[in-house]
Amino acid sequence: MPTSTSKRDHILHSALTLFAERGFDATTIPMIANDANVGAGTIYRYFENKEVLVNTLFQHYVTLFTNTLEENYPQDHSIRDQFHHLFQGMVRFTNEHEHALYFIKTHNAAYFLDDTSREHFNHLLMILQNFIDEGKEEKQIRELPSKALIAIIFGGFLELFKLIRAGDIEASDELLAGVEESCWDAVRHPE
Amino acid sequence: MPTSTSKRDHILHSALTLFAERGFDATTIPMIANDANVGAGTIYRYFENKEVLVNTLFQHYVTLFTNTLEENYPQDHSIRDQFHHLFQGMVRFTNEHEHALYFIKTHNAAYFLDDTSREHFNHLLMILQNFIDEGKEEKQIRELPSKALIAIIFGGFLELFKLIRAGDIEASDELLAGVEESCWDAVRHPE
Amino acid sequence: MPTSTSKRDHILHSALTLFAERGFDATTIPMIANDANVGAGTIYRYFENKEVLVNTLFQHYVTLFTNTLEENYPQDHSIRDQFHHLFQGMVRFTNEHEHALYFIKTHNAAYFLDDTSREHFNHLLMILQNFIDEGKEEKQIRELPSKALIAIIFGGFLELFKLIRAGDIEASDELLAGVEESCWDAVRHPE
Amino acid sequence: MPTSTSKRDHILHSALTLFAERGFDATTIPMIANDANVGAGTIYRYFENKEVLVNTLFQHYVTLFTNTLEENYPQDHSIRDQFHHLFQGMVRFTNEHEHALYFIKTHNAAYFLDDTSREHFNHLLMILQNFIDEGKEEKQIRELPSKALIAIIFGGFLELFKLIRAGDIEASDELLAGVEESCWDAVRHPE
DNA sequence: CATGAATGAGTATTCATTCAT
DNA sequence: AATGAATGAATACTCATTCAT
Repeated sequence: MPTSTSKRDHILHSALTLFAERGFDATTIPMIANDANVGAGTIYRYFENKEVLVNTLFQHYVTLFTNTLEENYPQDHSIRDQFHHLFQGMVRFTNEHEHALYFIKTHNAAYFLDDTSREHFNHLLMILQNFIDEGKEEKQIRELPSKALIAIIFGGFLELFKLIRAGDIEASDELLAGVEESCWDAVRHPE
Repeated sequence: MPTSTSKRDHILHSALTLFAERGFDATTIPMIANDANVGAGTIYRYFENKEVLVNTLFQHYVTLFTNTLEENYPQDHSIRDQFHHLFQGMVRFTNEHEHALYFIKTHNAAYFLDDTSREHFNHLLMILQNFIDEGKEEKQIRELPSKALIAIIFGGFLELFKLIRAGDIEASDELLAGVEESCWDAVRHPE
Repeated sequence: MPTSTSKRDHILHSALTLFAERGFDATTIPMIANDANVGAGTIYRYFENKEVLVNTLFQHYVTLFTNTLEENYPQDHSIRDQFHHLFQGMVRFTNEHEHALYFIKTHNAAYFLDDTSREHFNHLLMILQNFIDEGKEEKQIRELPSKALIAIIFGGFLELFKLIRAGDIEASDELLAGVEESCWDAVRHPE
Repeated sequence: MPTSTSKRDHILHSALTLFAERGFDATTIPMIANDANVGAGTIYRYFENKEVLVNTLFQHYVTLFTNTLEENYPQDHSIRDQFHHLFQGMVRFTNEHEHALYFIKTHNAAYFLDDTSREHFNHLLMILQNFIDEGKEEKQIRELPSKALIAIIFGGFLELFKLIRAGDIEASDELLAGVEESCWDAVRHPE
């Protein structure tokens, strides 16, 4: 087993958790090293500096999330089915990577993100935008700017998962189904 | 003209803008002083330290927002009217205090907030919660946890205003009316 | 009554107390201003800066102490009488200017004293030295370097007054007579 | 060679010298770092902050001095022999740790000393006090408050060593014997 | 490769000093 | 003359980064 790969993963995982919980600026390299059970200097074997680390992390999880959404995308199904696929993707991704989506949400406009990170994030937005645009063409989704609709779904969904993570509400299947319905009603074309 | 009051206000305003744009940890006292056109030491004449400054700021704007929502609250009108009042309050507050709501949103769970700040914020949430609870009783609002519904509206709305501030979309009356309708559909009881 | 003179005196008096209690470096100008009931800026009307203030203060009290010792000096009396005069002078000066001698003692080798201050202090030492030298000539005082003997008396006496000021022992006439005898025995020529 | 131990020692040694020469408040961390040939940040690897440093230093040398006085204490010998032991201990300690006793003397009443430091210092005083008390019982030492007698010896002795350090007088064996005799005469019971 | 001790640039904060009122 | 608000240089302390082991 390649130890070094495992170390790199530990570092990334610890960084994700800490960045999500405290934010980039309030997280120190020694904190990450300590949480990952490696020496502080070791982090610099894998990442040139703290900004490279956060960008690597950001790109990694944005890509992972993008893949989750794109995988088995029901292109030929109904808009409502597509929405279900996307929503389920968000739920699954959040379950698999506890802090990832919250980290993405709280850091996607940060001053330290490089061009590549921004491109990755834009690609993610594009998936949602394409869905919205198609939905609007088919008169299934209401006539509002795509970005606004994405903001409403994405914003609401993430704010919700913040509560779930904090333990304020419990993520039962029933709740998730209700939230999906609520979000769908927010974007779908009114009768 | 009371210069000192004006200086305190300049400091608060600059801090609001910078905290909203970069976050508390990434904002230095010299940055604030520079933006407010005062000496770094001057900030300490008005605020004991950086944490007192951010808590003062937080409480100030949460109170202002709370007042905006509570003022002329249409307690005896329909739930839909109450929702309109709240939504309009959010819009008006955001127009009057460009960065305030985003600052509140991004800092309301921060490690440096004191008890008073948390109480103020909880009072704000209570207004929304009361509205939701009444709506659910009247079967006007769907059966989801109140916190979840608040998250969906609040989250979506703020994510949207982030876009408006960034210049990605324009805040026309038409757009706002559409967004209000969208948010309402997200929470209202489905037929 | 010239108010400004009175203000200057208040400043000097407060500075003396605070420098004696906390030391020069741990005493701030606002502390002195506050204690003297004047504005901080006012201190700069009377003293160019903090170092000028401490040097003025030092010279003032060294001069006062010197005068106390020189006044009615019993040049033609016995060495023991001269010693009594000096010891009584120390006691009287300390009673009249509670913190002055301790301030002189704790600051006489400080890095911020200017040449004039050092000269004044040397003049004070000279009085004691002359007494010692005469006493040694007359075989009344033991054969040790004058500076050493001064150190022994001066050091012991001041350490004692530190205790009296701190309230650890009480300055009765009996105690003082005993201490004078003790100090005299330390310097007088042994049979 | 354990570098880290040596670094810690260098820091302590530089701090001792500078605190003795300039006092705690007038000594900056960069001054100490510079004198110890370490980076300013290194000091914080060994001492939590400046106050911890000065307390560590104080306790270290008070303990060392206490040990020097207690070692081989001639409990069953005459009071004069005990005095000789104590005096020799002071001399030896001062020769071995040039600035230590002066540092202790000038900082033993400082506002930044913690309880442990005060306890250590009180223990040191207790040694001297016990000696004085026994001497008074045996009518070998004059009837003055113990604290006063300690002040006279301790004060005089340290004032003297300040002169020796400053190079004003030379510390020959002859001088020290004379000073010991002088100090003894100050405290011993007069015929 | 991995480490963590060491560094010094950068941050929050204090305080001597100035100056408009 | 007197004030105290305002300033910014200086200080204690932190932390990203380096490098000897």
